[in-house]
Formats: sequence, structure tokens, C-alpha cells
Amino acid sequence: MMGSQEANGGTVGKAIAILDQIAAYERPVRFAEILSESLLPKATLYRLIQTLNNQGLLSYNNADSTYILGLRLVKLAHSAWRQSTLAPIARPILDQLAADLRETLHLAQMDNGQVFYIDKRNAEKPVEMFSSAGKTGPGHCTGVGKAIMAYMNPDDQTKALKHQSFFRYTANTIVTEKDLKAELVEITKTGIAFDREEHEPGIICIATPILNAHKHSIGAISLTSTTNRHSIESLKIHAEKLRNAAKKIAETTKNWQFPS
Amino acid sequence: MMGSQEANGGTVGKAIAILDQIAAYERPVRFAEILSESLLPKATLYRLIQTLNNQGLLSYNNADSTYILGLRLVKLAHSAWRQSTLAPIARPILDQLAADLRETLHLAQMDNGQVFYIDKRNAEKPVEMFSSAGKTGPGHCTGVGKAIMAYMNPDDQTKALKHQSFFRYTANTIVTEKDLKAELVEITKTGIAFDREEHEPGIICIATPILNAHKHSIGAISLTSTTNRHSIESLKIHAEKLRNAAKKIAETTKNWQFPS
DNA sequence: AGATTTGGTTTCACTTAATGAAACCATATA
DNA sequence: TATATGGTTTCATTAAGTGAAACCAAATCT
Repeated sequence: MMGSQEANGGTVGKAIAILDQIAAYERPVRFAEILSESLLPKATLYRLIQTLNNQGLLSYNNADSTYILGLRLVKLAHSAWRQSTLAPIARPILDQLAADLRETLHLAQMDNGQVFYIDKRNAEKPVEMFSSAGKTGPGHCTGVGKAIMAYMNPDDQTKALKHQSFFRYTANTIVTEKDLKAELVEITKTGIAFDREEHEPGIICIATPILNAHKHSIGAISLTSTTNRHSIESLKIHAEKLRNAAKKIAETTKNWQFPS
Repeated sequence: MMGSQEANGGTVGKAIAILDQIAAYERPVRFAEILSESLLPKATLYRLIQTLNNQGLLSYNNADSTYILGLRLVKLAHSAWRQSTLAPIARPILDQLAADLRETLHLAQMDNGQVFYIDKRNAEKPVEMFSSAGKTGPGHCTGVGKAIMAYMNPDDQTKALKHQSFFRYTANTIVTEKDLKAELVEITKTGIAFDREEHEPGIICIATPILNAHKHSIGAISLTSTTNRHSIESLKIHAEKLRNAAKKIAETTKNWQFPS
């Protein structure tokens, strides 16, 4: 379905697939609904859901007999977020940058070629986060995606490129591997990546990678704006501040390890 | 271990137990470490961990051969948070309240007698969210915990009380069920709960429940401060604003359903 | 009311997947 | 070169998961 996980036979695999499915609905669902879109036989699905429910990974509403994802996931994710993302380390630095620039900032990592947002600072509205932490997006047409890929080691980069859909979101989207590769080379010259309305019309962004000791990317931060308020040129003014923030994050990270 | 889940035989149960275990370390762990604290035999644990790793629920670091919780959990939790918590609905109202009061606010629900924090607004720092969403705390000595329990239906309340540890955190902690029950009755008179340094010395708080149509609590919001900056009396000034916010959240919630 | 459909739960023989003792391998340590 | 330590694989055994079908309850139709 989303390509990143093997379609496997294990029980836990199936269980998680169900969680994914329920997550996709974005609303409470009844057993019959899940069943209708599942390949599993009735009884199997039933018991599996029961197990998940007992485990607190699902939550059952008696009143209208629907299932939603359970709080235990949030609890686990809390740990996951702290353990396996840059976010907790980067936070103070991101806070500072946000206070300074008063623009929308994103902190992202890469997961199987997908951009994985792990934190955010919003200019106008004070907070908008869990809303964005955990969200994923395409790599080939986002500032953070390109920034990260530009600084991957060759093997990882190749793999990441293979994972791109090259879907054309706008007229500016880079839709071939060849062009994207060229762009990535370009990015390494300045350490700054741009999104020139490649993902959404009217939305532009400037991004810079967070590099480890081997000069490979472990994440990226970006500043997003609209064409009303900024041009690519006027975003460039902030490049240095972004780079500094990224450097600071990298330093704080030094004696840490992250998922490759 | 944490009492809420049955110690069961199912494979998924074991798998999740492993996730819990790894979460508890709050740092990358090696296979041997996990093994030493696990009841499972080597090979079983090994394969189970492999499965989890393949599923993206764990992430393996080749460099130092350690495991941490995987990003996929964060992704799932993102959905869970949106689906099964008050947070997304309450957010704009909480934002507004935060802008108005400029104090530290918490939004919490109750899960098996435990206070489950799902959102937060911090006075000074602009954002602090995933960091606190997913955290849990005791019910018997927190403002939100008492506010929620005060407005439970009798059965749920009894159950919730049974789940309290009544651990004495400070000199002011209520440590008997009888006293807590009396306090809950007191709370229903005003609709406002206080934390009089019951959880942490120097920390006080005022909280109010979010009620559904049947006048039962589905969550609570609180305002936390220090004894340096406030007294219980001076916190009371904000009671009305808290109540209003809670009411607004409740209204927005009307045509919604939540885990009991 | 009686019949029929729909949604959910249970049964039970069956099969596959998980199990775990032990062997094995690689790397570090004595 | 020996010896321990941490991690991976094997394989016969067993338990756990499977799924067709029966079953039950509640809603919907006639």
C-alpha cells in the first residue's frame, strides 16, 4: 500500500497493517467497514482487532460500536519521538530561530525516501505541531527533502531517489531522477535548497541540511513562506541564520546516534 | 508491570511488551540488554525484535548495534492523537486561552486512572508539545486528575480511585481514598480543582473538567504556576476563564465520541 | 407478526507460524 | 591460543493463529 513495508505473513505485521488501515480512515470505523477493505477473513480480523483493543492500541466505543486508534500509541510515540528523532535536541535552537525570524519553520528527517516532519514552528499561530509531527511528505519537491538527499552518502542517495514518485504537483515540480540529481549537486555548492513552488503553488521555501561528523545529513530545517510575502531572493537573506541553527543542532547532536 | 494490560500469551502482546520495554530505557539499547530483562528465550526475542525492526516499529543502529523505537510509531501516533484525543478540537480554544492568560496550560484526559497529557501551552516558550503529549501522571495529586475524577459517573470513579497509588509526593499529597473522595465532592461544588503543592513542592495549579452532555468529564484543562508567582487565591481569578474555555471545548465536542 | 438481511461473535478442525534448546559464528577479552 | 560474550541460525516440537461455517442478535423488510 505505501510501499515501505514488506507485505509479510507474520501476525504482528498483520496487526500493524490493521492499525495503519484504521489510521487512514481518520475517523471512528466499524468492524464491518474494516472487514470490507481487508483481505483477512472475518474471524481472523475479528480476533486480531480484539487483541489490539485489549492491548490499548485500539479503543472501542460501545455507544456506536466503532474503533479508533488507542492512547497507548500516543504514549509509545512520545518515547519514540524523544528517542529517535532530532526534535528534542533541536527544540531550543528551533525556538530561538523562530523567535528571531518569526516565520514558519520545519524540522524534518528522512524515512525511506519520504520526508518525515518531526517539529514545526508557526509564524502567526502560536502552535501547530503534533498536527505536523508524524506527517510525511514527498522528497523530490520539498526543500527539506532535497536538502537531506543532497547530503546523503551515494548509496543512501541512490536508494532515496529510487523511492521518489516524481509525481508532478505543480508546473515547477522536478519530475525526473536526472534533473533531481543535478539539482542535488547544485544544492551541495551552497548548502541551501529551495522549493520554488514545486510542491504547492504559491508556497516557497529555503532549507538547509543538518550534517553529522561525516558531512552526511541527519535531518534538515526549512523556512516556508508564500510568494505574496517573499521571493526566493528575499528568503536567501535568512540562509545564514538557518545554516547557523543547523550547525548548532549538529553540534548538540555530536555524541548521539540516529537511524541511518 | 504497569498493571493496565493483561499479561497475555499472544504474539502481538509480546511484541508490544518489547516496545514498552525499549521505551522505558529512554536510550538506545542492545539486544543483550533487552534479553537480560526479558522472560522470553533468546531466539524468540531475537526474531520478535527482527520483526518489529522490519515493520519500522524499531530502528536499528548498525554502528553500535542498538535499537530504538521507530518512526512508524510516531506516524501512527499522529493519527491516534487526532482521532482519539480532545487535543485537535481543543487546540484553537487552548491557543486563545494561552494568548489571553500567558500562563502554562495543560490539556489532559484520563486513562485507567492515570492522567494522560495530550496538549500543553507554555508561558515563556512558544511550543512544547509532543514533548508532553503522551506523558502520564498520577491522578490523586494533580489538578486535572482530581477535576476529571470528580465528574466521573460513580462506577468509573470507583474504578479510577482503585487505580490510584496514593503515593505521597509531598507533605500535601492526599494519601487516602477517603480523603480524596471528600475532596472530589468538594470539587463538584465549584467545578474547580486545585493542586496545592500536592505533586511537587512549589507548584500549584487550578483545573476544571470538560464535561459531556451527561455532565461527565471527558477531560480537563489546568493552569499551572509556582508559589513564587501565584497563590491559590490569585489563581482563582482565572477560574472563570478556564471554565469558559472548558465549556467551549465541550460544545465543539458535542457531536463527537471519545473513549470512555 | 413473521421473514430476511446485516453486523457481529463463536466453534472447531486444520495449518501455519512461533517457539526454544542447542549449535553455531564472530568478535572481543584473557 | 584459549575463553568468554554477543548475536544469528537450525530444526524438531507445539502452540498459536487461521478461516469456513454455524450461530446469534438486532435491525429492516414484507
